[in-house]
Amino acid sequence: MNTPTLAPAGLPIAAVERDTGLAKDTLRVWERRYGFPLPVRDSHGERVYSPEQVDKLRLIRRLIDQGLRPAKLIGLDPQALGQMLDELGGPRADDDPERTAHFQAILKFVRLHLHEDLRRTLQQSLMKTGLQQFVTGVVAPLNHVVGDAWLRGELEVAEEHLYTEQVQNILRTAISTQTSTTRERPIVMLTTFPDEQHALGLLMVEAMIAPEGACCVSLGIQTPLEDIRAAATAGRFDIIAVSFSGAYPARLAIEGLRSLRTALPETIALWAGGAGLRGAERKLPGVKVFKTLEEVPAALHAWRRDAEATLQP
Amino acid sequence: MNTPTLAPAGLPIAAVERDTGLAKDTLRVWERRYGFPLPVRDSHGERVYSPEQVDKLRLIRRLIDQGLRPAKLIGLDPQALGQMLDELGGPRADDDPERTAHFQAILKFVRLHLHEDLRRTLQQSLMKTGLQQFVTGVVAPLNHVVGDAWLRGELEVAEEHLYTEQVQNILRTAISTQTSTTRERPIVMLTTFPDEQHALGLLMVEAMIAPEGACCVSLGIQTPLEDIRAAATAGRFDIIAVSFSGAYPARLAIEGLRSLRTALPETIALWAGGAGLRGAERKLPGVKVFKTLEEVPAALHAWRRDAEATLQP
DNA sequence: CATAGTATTTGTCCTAGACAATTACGGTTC
DNA sequence: GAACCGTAATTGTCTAGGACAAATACTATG
Repeated sequence: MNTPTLAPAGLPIAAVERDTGLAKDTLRVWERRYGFPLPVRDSHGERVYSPEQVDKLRLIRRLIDQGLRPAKLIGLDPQALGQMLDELGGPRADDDPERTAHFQAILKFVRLHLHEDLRRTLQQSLMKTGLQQFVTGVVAPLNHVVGDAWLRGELEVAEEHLYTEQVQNILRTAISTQTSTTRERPIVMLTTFPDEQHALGLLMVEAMIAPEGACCVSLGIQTPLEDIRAAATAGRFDIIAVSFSGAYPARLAIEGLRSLRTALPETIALWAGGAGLRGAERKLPGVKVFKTLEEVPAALHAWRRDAEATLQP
Repeated sequence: MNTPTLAPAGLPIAAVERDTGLAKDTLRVWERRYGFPLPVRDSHGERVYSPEQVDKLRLIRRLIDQGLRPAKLIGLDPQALGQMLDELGGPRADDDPERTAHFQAILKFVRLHLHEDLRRTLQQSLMKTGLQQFVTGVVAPLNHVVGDAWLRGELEVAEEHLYTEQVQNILRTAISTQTSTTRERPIVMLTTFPDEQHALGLLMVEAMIAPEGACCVSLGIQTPLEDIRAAATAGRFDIIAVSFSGAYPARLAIEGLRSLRTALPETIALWAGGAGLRGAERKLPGVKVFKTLEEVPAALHAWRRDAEATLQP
């Protein structure tokens, strides 16, 4: 663990590991093989990475998460990397200039630390459109906008935190007002696999389900597979929903979902979604894979129809 | 990153690092120096740790967090380690058998995955005693009970998650109903230093402050020092509150708080608390160090008195 | 009892090699 | 053109043991 510091002239390898998510071993082997990053050394011969190197590593990391390979990226300059990200991000659906302006305004609140304005604006959006619309139409695209801005270095870590916290607060509050009134079936468990840290995706799913009158229980992030299985049967759950962020390796997600599917009773449905599952639908028989959050309410309705049909044959 | 698995006969070194918080390098050097843990090797010569070894490592880790040193612990058997923890945990203030029974009942709900009962019971406690009393009298001691149970292997990870999530939900909801009505000074920023993952402590502080009518803004966990400083001045904060869990090294906490104190304007107060700051009060001039959450409301009142005195000299 | 100096403990970094798992590629078949 | 297969290149993570500074414990001295 490294001393928290105010003026980081350069970062030691442990800090870079934290900031980029690239293991120390990986950083060293890249240096050996590709010649980047080539940090300077301090008086003890230990690596000291410049902020620029860390920025570039962050870009590379993000592109690798998108499926590209290190060798093709590591020689490029940061500008080219940023451009690749733009193109890969897909055709920005910015056809609505009003919405875009709205998002930029919110992003400005985040940048200027105007927490009250941020909170108020989000709250107003929520009230205007309702929880589900708020999630699909505001939170989801905003996440993209904020994520991109952070990647480009336009946001500080604290600012990204501020955003995430405020959104989580609003979603949690909204969800809890929903849940207290209704306790219908299905009973849904929400969680992520180990090594998956992103709670926001989970919360968004919960926000899509709660208004439908279903009973949601979130185990939070990073639940071991065996614990999910045990809790699933012990808690009489109808549906287990697992979310994967873009940073989660698709291979592990598929593998884990498969073994979980086998281990779970057939009566319990397994739902999965998130950017980490791009194009994995057909590799996962028996698992309901969601491409977008919009599909969630329909899937819930379908579950209820099936349940009725089974009960009254 | 390791494949999530259902039947872990043994864990690879990366998984042990995740589960115990001990770095791979540390695990290898302990093996070299002390002969423990001595994992078996798979067909590729790679370490495979038994669940028992991991359990013992967890115990050792916790005791090290309490200030003990590896050499004295590593030879002991798990039973002796557990006993040390009991003694170190201090004289259990279990003088009230009714309260103890209440906590055990809640712990049972957690163990049996009775999320609804858990939620209802906590909610009732909250309603009966009020938010501040709920935090100091229920949540804080419950955290100890749950933490101990988890350490002893009586709880699964998922169960500990379930507890944390439910408590966070209840606190967040309670806080948000408080905040929406009042926006008085002081404006308080809440966060933790990098490498500090525990959000619950932060939330408990917020719950102590919000009913006093102050304006709380949580940046969430792991904010870099420089970002705290920048956000502090940009957001016109009166107080910066930082929380440290028991696992956070006291040295780093002190060091970080000192440099933050120097970097902040004198008009901004710096508050700190949590198990990570045991006996560090006098090493931190200019920083208000909290031993317990009970002190928080009084400190707020004191701040307001001072503020009035300054404004009307 | 405090304080300064010395010895021990301890975590993290270093180098450099190895290898399995993954991905890319070229050829073949339907 | 799409799906499959075997081979080649790529890539992350593990291995070993050495080194050293920071943190802690111990000891002598005021």
